[in-house]
Amino acid sequence: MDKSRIVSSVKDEDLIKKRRNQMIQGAMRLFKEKGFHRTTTREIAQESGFSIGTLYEYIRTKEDVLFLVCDYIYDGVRERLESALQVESPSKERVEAIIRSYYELMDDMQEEILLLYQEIKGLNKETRKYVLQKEKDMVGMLEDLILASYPGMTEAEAKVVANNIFVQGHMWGFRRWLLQQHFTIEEYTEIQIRLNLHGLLHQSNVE
Amino acid sequence: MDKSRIVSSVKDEDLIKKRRNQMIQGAMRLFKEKGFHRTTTREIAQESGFSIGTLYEYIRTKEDVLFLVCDYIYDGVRERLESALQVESPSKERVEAIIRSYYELMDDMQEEILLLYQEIKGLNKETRKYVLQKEKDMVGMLEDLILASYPGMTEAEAKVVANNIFVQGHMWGFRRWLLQQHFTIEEYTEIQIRLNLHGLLHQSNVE
Amino acid sequence: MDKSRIVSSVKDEDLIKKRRNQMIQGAMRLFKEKGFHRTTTREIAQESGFSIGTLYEYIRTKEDVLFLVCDYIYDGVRERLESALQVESPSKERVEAIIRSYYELMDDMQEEILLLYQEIKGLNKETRKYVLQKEKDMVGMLEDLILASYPGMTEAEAKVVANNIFVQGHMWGFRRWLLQQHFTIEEYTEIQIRLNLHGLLHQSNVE
Amino acid sequence: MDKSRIVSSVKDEDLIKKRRNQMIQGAMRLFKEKGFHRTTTREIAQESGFSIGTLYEYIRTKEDVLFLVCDYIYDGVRERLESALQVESPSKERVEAIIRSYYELMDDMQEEILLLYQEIKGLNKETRKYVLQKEKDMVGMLEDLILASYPGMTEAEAKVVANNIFVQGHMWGFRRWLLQQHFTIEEYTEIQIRLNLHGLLHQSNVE
DNA sequence: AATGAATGAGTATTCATTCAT
DNA sequence: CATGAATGAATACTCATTCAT
Repeated sequence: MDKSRIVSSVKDEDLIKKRRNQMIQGAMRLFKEKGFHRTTTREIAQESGFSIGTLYEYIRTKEDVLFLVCDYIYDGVRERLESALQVESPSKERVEAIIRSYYELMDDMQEEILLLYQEIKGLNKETRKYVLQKEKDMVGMLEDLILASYPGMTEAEAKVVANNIFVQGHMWGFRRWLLQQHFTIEEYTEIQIRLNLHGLLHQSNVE
Repeated sequence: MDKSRIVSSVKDEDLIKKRRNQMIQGAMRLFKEKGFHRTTTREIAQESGFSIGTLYEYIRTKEDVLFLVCDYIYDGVRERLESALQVESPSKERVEAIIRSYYELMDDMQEEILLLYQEIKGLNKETRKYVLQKEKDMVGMLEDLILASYPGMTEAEAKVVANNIFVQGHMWGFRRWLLQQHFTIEEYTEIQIRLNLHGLLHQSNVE
Repeated sequence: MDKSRIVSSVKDEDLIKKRRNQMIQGAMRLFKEKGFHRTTTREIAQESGFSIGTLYEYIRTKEDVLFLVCDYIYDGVRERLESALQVESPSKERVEAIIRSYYELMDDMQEEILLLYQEIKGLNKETRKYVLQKEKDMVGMLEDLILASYPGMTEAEAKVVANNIFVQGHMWGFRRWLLQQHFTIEEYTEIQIRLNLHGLLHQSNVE
Repeated sequence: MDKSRIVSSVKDEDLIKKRRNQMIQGAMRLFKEKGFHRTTTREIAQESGFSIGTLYEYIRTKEDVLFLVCDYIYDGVRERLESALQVESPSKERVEAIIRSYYELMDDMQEEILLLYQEIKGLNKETRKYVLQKEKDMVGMLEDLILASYPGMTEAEAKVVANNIFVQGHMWGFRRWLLQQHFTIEEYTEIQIRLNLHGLLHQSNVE
């Protein structure tokens, strides 16, 4: 239950890992540039540094490459986030720190996130579900942390806040044409933290 | 600068309008189901009720169809939102009312929004820019309204809030797999309004 | 239930007939020479006088071409045999006359028969069954005629004789490397008629 | 002039024999099921119990495998028939006995015979000729025997009878869809013997 | 002698687009 | 204006064969 869902006719596990990595890097570069559909399997092979025949020794269909790429991206996010998310003593400060590091991450991974938004529907239902579960898990962890750190909040609110924070991170990338001419990532981060966690009316709550 | 950017070999303007409408409806149905790339021009023609030859009397390339569809969707949102946005006396109540009607709209247009997120990159740069300008305009209007209704807010904050609200509307559709098993659109709307406009700490602002 | 089992995206029935005929002639020439598997769809298109795209307007898969060819061959045999087989007054002379004309036919169609023997297994089960039914029908007609003309014969014998005669006709083609250096088709025919219908021991039946 | 026409890079003759036997068995199973063209060399290697690399240590091309299989089949027939055919005192009884054992053999080897009929054209001319010579030889032996046993018969008749008998044996297999729903092999054998050697008009020769 | 990873020419099939009628 | 037959470049995927280990 993993990448092992993708069948290879090569036996050497280390080699599979190595070749698939080449493949992921090559394909990702191409997919970012031209999208999945406009990228040729031959181009993927070439960009990965091997022949079309070799490509097909390590996957079965073009969709497999898409899965590998999507999975790789989610794992990248997960990895860099996971340690931060497993906090021993939840606190508002911890939440903010995590959000800061998450937004920084999203700034790094803008193109990858864009890719996910555009191409994930290309996976078949089951595979898509498998991949999206990773997102679900991460959101769940943030939700728990928020719930633990903000005692007055309802579960429903925590769920929505967690989602908001995640999607606002993505949004930095997929709305760059709107946001990035007005803000730096740092400015954007601080505003979002204030809006999401301090409350819009905080400073003007004289009302 | 409009749909007129798309060349037709037919003279009769009314006929063009009529045929393109058929085309948009047909194509949209197909794009929602299978995506732009997996839909063939033949299928679009058939679904639209005319022949492939006729299709090409009203457009030049398959991408033209994509543009027409994207443009149609944005115009649909714009239309239903515009009147609401041109408010004479801005007030917090007006803002909330607008958001409510916008989220309702987003509930109706989930699939169309999803389509935009997934396929808009298929347009060439210039066309994409033209289409996204419509989104930009709408966000701008909400931003202005918010700024007028919430005097204490900075311009930067208003911009981000406006974007948040828009994207949270989209998110109801593109994260349905996460949100719609927990909330109705009404619940979701109220929570978002509370979070975005009343502030997270509203109820627990004893702090 | 006919060639209509093969789907074409062209509507004009006459055109379909015409193009498929071109196709059958072209493909048959190639299949005789190189066999079904070694023949390319592109070659079939070219030999038929149109482009690969046009080829696929009239069939769905390469196997469809094989079916068309096999069916055409059987229909050719059937046609030339049918009238002969529907005899009003069965008699031994009629049977012999029919066999003579059948062997003549088999001499003409050697290569086509060879083709059937070699390639028919390439059809899927159902299609193969449909095609072989035609052979079955023809053998059945000869069987009936023999039974009516040779009163002393059992049904079982008639069935085997009918099959023998048919297969011996085929054999003239598929064993040409053995037979045709020793006999002309006329000699072969007369010997077979004698063997099958007069009996081996006819002349030496002193026993 | 033998299997030695096929080059191996391995020196050990016994090993060659052993490996090629594995190969023949494996390939034959696959060819019967899917035909020569639909079988891959990888499958042959696997079914034979060794790697694709090893396969190519013992042959040069895929066609070599086909030759080995065809040759093996003919040798199988030849072997089981040869002793029977070398009869010291030819007699009608001997001929019948040989035919009986030959038809029994053909019942056993139906699938192999089918294979020959379908795939032998895949061999190049020279190789095919070499293989078919074995068939020619066997038919020749039967022809001689018949000629010796049936003094009244002409050479031409004996040649045709011998061929008829051989092909009728094959026919039991390649027309199973027609014959085997009506006869057992024993019934079929007896009818053919009667028809071929006793004469159709034997019982009704009052005429 | 055995292995299996690498290769790339080859193949069936699709599909956007054109143009004669 | 409408039609739909014709086109052929493009594409995913296969498989016989090689060769370094």
